[in-house]
Amino acid sequence: MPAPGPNLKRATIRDVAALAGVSIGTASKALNGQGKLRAETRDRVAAAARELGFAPNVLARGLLAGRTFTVGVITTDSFGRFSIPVMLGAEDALGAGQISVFMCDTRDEPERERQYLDMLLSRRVDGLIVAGRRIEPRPSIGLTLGVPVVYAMTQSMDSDEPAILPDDAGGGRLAAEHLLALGRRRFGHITGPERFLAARKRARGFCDAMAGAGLPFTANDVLYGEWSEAWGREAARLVMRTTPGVDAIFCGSDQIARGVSDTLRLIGCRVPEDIALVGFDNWSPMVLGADPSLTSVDMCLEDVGRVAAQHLLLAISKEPTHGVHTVPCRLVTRGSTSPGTS
Amino acid sequence: MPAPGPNLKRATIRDVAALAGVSIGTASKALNGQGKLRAETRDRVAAAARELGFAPNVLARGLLAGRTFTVGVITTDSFGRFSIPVMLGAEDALGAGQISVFMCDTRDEPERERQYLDMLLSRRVDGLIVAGRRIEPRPSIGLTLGVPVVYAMTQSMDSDEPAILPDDAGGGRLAAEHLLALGRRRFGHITGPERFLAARKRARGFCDAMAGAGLPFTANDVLYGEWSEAWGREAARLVMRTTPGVDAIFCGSDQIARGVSDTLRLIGCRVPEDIALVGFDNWSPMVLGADPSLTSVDMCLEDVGRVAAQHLLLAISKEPTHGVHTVPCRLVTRGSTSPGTS
DNA sequence: GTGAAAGCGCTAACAG
DNA sequence: CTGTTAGCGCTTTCAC
Repeated sequence: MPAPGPNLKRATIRDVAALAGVSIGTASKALNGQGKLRAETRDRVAAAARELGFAPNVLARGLLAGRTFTVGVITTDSFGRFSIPVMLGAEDALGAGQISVFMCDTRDEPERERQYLDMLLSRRVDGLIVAGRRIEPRPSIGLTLGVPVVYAMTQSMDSDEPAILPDDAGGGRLAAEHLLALGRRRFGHITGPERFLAARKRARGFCDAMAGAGLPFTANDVLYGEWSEAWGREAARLVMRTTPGVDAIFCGSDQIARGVSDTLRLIGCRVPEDIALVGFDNWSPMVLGADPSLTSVDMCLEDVGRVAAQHLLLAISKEPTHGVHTVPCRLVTRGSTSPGTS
Repeated sequence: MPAPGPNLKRATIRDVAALAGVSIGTASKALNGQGKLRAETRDRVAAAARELGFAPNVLARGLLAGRTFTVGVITTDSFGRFSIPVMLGAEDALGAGQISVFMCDTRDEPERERQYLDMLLSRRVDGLIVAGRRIEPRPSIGLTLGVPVVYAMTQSMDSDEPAILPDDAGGGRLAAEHLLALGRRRFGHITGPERFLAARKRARGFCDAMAGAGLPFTANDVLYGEWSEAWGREAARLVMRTTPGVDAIFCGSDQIARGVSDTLRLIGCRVPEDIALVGFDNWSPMVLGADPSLTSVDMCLEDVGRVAAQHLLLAISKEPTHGVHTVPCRLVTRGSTSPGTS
């Protein structure tokens, strides 16, 4: 029973001690399994605690312990599509260690970031995770904060600070290998703006795999544009015009793939029979809404968050890590590359 | 400067007092603008605090004040599409009052909910917001927790507990009025499963407005199905077959509208010239990705969160509110109902 | 085995 | 005007 009854004030250890007829120190030991106590005493205290619905005041405990068992997660992403799974993963890993999370969304405003940082520091968080929506290096949030920091789905311009990123290049490679295994030989790659590091890395992975297979697809063949369906629709026509015989298209995002898919259907091109299609992000509403559903590369952002949290826990226990670490992607196969799958 | 320098331990008020050459109590007063102090003293303390990068330990303050200036947000929605904006709004309203938020995602498992509740109570949160993804009444999280609770985007089966919901019926009415104002007269309404209260409320609002305009569209004409694009695609054909002359379709979600839009294009029906289309949720990737972009009803979930937070703040200051409150929806006009808009 | 006492960082009375 | 004191809830020596 979490409910302490209709008491206005929650029970303190003092109340428990009184009810059990022991001293306050003894009650503490009994509750925490410390020191040497008679089993009977231990039980009596436990019973009293249960009766009062006692839950220790974590603040008081933290004050003494010098740590709070909380960490802050600062995201620039408006709790968006990318930082959410990262947070879930982090919360998961931290929650197992009884650590709670303050979530802060800066909406990409430096001023808010500063405010949140102040707030978190005065709440004496044990550590900080800085999450982003782009993997580009960003200004460090502070090198002398006195608490460990891990970057997730972004990295610090100070390259020594620990950062966890998805393996975008590996994701591009996965897509290429899948399409090659299907026997496709004539490719297109439609993706977001070239100024996005993620777009460049995915393209590089894709091209590397092509080169490895002895195929002529090179960096020059990559179609950079926008992260939108509209660009997918436009680029699809472009590819059909400029690449006769194309039998596979890898898209840098599911939204782009969605646009491509729509246009192919409209011009009477069958997916996957004529053209196999692979997206990126594995974003449910997009990949499942498409017809046929989209094969896509999943960045496993929950893992990114989880790993970031693990690095943070290490740092908190004085075993800090350094530099960039990547987490592998995963390919999820669906109808757009394999007929029967729908 | 948030950075306290490379000190391992952060400065305490004791350090500030020492550096300023005053007593610890005086330092406290100076820092908080309490009592009567010489301006010179005040300045000296302030300077010392700045030099040490002092930020008061909120835990210690809270221990004394009997409150923590934190609230918990428990969501069953896996931080999904609906609870995110709700949280943003809540965080917004609470942050202004210097209150920080513990976010907890139960993933719809009662066991996790219990754990999180315990955790939040032992952290002595000042209040609780329970957020959901469906507006159906849910079992109360506890009537005797000792802290105020507000439900957002869900409600308690104990109908007296305060809950903030979007005005789904009003949203349906908005859609109807917009289409009527456009001169449309023959309608379809395609929506999610009838067991969803939200679907029924939206349909009711829509039908009421129709009746108000003297049009024959009734509850029997509503097509209940699923919240998917596939259902939208299927239902579109159904409507075309069974409702000759239909010139407007209101969809219970943007995903459904998306499916409808796709099918209409495929069968050579022009949107909005032949058929005007209104969605629900105003979910960016869907409404902007569609071609033409979708007019949609926005539930203003940030407002729902904000209002929930305001009710919680009231309750925390001993002025609790009761029962269900609704927040109005807003119609966002785009290409699917108004040509030029794209 | 158990209790008494000190102290984590801070604020609020009350003296001086 | 400023310093001293007590105490928020808890853990942890150290005596008994």
